[in-house]
Amino acid sequence: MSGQDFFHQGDRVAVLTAQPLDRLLDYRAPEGGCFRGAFVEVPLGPRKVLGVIWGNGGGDFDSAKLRSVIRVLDVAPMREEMRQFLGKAGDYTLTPMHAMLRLATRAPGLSDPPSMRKILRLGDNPPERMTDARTKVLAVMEEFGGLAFTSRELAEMADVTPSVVKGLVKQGALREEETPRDLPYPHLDPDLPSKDLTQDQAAAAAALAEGVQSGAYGTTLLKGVTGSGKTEVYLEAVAACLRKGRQALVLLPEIALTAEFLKRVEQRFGATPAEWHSGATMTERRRVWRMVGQGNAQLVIGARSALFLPFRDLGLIIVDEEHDGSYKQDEGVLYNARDMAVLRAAMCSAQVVLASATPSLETWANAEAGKYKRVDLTARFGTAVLPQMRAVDMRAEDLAPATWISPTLKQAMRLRMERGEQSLLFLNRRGFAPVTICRACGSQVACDHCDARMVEHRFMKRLMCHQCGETKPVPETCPSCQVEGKMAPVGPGIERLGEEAAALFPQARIAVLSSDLFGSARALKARIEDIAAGEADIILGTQLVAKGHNFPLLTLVGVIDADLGLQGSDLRAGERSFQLMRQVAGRAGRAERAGEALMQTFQPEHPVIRAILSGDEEKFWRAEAEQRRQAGVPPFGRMAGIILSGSDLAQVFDLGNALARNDGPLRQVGAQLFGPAPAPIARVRGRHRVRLLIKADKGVPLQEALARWTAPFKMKGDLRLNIDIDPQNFF
DNA sequence: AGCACGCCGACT
DNA sequence: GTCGGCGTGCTC
Repeated sequence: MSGQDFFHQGDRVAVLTAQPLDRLLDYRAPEGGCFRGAFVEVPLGPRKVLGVIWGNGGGDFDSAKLRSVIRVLDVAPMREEMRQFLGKAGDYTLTPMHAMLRLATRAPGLSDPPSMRKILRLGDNPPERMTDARTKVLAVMEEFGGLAFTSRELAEMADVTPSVVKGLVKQGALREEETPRDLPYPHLDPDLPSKDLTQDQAAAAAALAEGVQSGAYGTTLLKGVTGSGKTEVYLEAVAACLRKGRQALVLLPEIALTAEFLKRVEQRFGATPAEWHSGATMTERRRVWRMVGQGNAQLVIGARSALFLPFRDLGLIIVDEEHDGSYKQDEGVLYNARDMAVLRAAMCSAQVVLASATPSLETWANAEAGKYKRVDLTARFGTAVLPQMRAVDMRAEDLAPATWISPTLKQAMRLRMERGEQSLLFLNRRGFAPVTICRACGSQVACDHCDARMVEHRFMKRLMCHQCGETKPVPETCPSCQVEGKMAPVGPGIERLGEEAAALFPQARIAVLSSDLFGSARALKARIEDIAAGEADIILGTQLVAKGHNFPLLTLVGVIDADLGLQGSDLRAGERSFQLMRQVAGRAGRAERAGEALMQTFQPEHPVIRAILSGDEEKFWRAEAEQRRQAGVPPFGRMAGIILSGSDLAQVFDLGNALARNDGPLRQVGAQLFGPAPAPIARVRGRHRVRLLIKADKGVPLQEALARWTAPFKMKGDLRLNIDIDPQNFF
C-alpha cells in the first residue's frame, strides 16, 4: 500500500479521469475530504467529468492553479483490488488507464444521485371502514410485508384499482416512503435442492466447491463433453460461493444463451440473478452496476465486459465455453476475457472455473503444466450417448455440379425424416454464395471499400461485404468487362444450402439459422425454442448452432465442408476446426436417441479430421502443442500484433517502415519483427491497414519493450496504431 | 474526448 | 472586411 487513504479538504490528490490524457491530474480534496478510490466529479476546462481519487497528488503542478474536486459521488468507492486489477490489465494489454477506467464505468447516471421512487408500507391506522377491495390490498401487504411495492404494483397484485390504494394511503392505513429506484436483486438461496447429480458430477462439484471454500485464488479447467452436465456442476460451485457470502460471476460467450441460462439459475436458486450485456437497457445497467458495488447482487450473468463491474467481494468467476473466440475483444481495448478473469481472480482471491468441452490449447497446456487444476466430466447425463462420427470421403461421392449434400449424407437425412427425427447441416458461411463471378471474364465482385469479396444474400437480393457491411445490388452486367447476363454465384452459403435441402426434401420443414436472418436475439431465441420443440425437420446453421443449444430430437449432424478452416496460414485453424466439429457433433443425440455425425471432407486422412473421428482429444492436443512449441508460438512463446491504419496507404506504410527500422527496443529483448505487410483484409471502411507481427520467447518483458518501441512515434492525421497482445488471428 | 485558439480561403 | 474550414494543443 502506498500513501494515505484519506485526504482532508484542500489536500493535493491525484485523480484518474476517463478523458484520454495519459496522466493523472492533481486537484484539491473537496469539503469533508475524500477517501482514496472515491468516485468524484472534477472540473476539467469548462466541463465537469467523472474521476476516481487515485492517490497523493504528484506535486509538479503549480498549486496556485489547482482546482477543487466538486463533490464525491454517491456510489461505492473503487476498491483497492479493482484499482490494481485495472492497472495490471492496462499494463498487460498496453491500454492507457483512462481507457481502462472507461471500461470500469460503463453505466449511465453514475454522477446522478440515486434515483428515488415512492413505495408503500403498512401504516399505523387501520382503515375505519373495511371493504372487499381494501381487504385484498391489506392481505397482499401482510403476505409480502418485507417487500416494497409501488402503488401500481400493489393495485395489480391485489387486483383492485389504484384509487383503492390511494384511499388507504389517505386514511393512513398505508404510508408512502421514498426509496432508491435501484433495488437490491432478490436473494438467491444456495440451499434449495439441487438437481440429482451423478457420482461423477457430484465429485466434480465437490472439487470446485472445495476451491471456493478455501477463499484463495485458483483456476480450474472443467472439461466436460456436451451434455455432461457442466452447468449443473458449476452451479454447485456458485452455490458454495453464495454460502460463503461472496459474489459470483458467470461469463457467457453469446447473449442468445443467457435467457436459457437464467431459467436454470432460477430453478436452482429460486430467483433471477443480475444480467449484464450490451442489450441491457440503461436502467438495468445502472441498477446492476450500483447493486454489484453495494454487494446487493450475489450473482451476475454477463458478457465479457461484466469483468469490469465493481464487485464488492467477488469469490468466483465461471467462464463458460472458455475456448470461444468471442471472449477476445477485437475492437477498442483488446483483451481476452478469459485471461483477464484469471488476473482479476488472482487480485481478489477468487476462484476461476474455465468450462468447456473443447478447451483452448492455452488452457489445456496450463492444466498440463499444473498451473490450473483440471476436473473432467466424462459420462453423459442420463441415457444420452456420444454420437458416432464418420468421415464422408467426398472424392468418392457422386455429386452434381453446384450441389453440396453428398448421397451418403442425403441417405442419412432421409432415414431421420422417416423416423421423425431432426437433422442439422452445418456450414460456416453466411449468405447465398460466397463469390459472384463473371463467366465471361472470370472477375469476381469485390467490395469497393475493402479488399474482400462480396457475398450474395438472396433473401435481401443484394451483395454484402462481410467486412464492412456495405451492400450493393447484384450486377446485371459485369463491372469489369461489361458483358451482360454472365454473372453467376459460385460456392455454397447457408441460404443456398437451404434451397438444395428443400429440393431434396420438398415435404420437409426446413429452418435456416444464420445471424443475419434474425433482427434480434429475442427473435432468434424464440425460433430456437420452436425448433427444439420439433418445429423443423432439417436445421441449417452457421457458427451459431455450434454454441450449446439443446435440440432433443436431433440425431444427425452433417458437416458440409469439414475442410473449411483446415487450410490457410492461421495457426489456430486446426484447433478451431477441432473445437467446432466436436461441438457440432455434440449437438446430435443429446436426449435418449443415439446420434450420428457425418463430416464431408476431401482429405479424410488429415491429422485434425482423424483426431476428431478417433475421439482421442488428448492425442490431438499433444500433437498440436508440440507443433506450437517447435514454432515458438503461444502458449510456448509470446506474440503481439501491431495494426497500423489510415486513409493514406503510403503514409501507413511509411509509418510501418519507420517502426521496422527503429526496432532497437525489440532486438534488446531478442524479439523478432515481421512486416510491415498489408493486413489480410488490407482495407476496411476505406482505411488501409498494415500489419506487423512480433514474436518473442516466453518470459521476456514484451509489453515494456513494445511501449518503449512505439512511444516515440507520434500519430499524425488519422493514422492509428493498435497493439494486440496475444492476437487471435495472426495472418 | 471536448473545446479553445489560430491561421488561410470564399462569401454577405 | 468577416464567417468558418479543421490542424494543434491544453485540460489539474
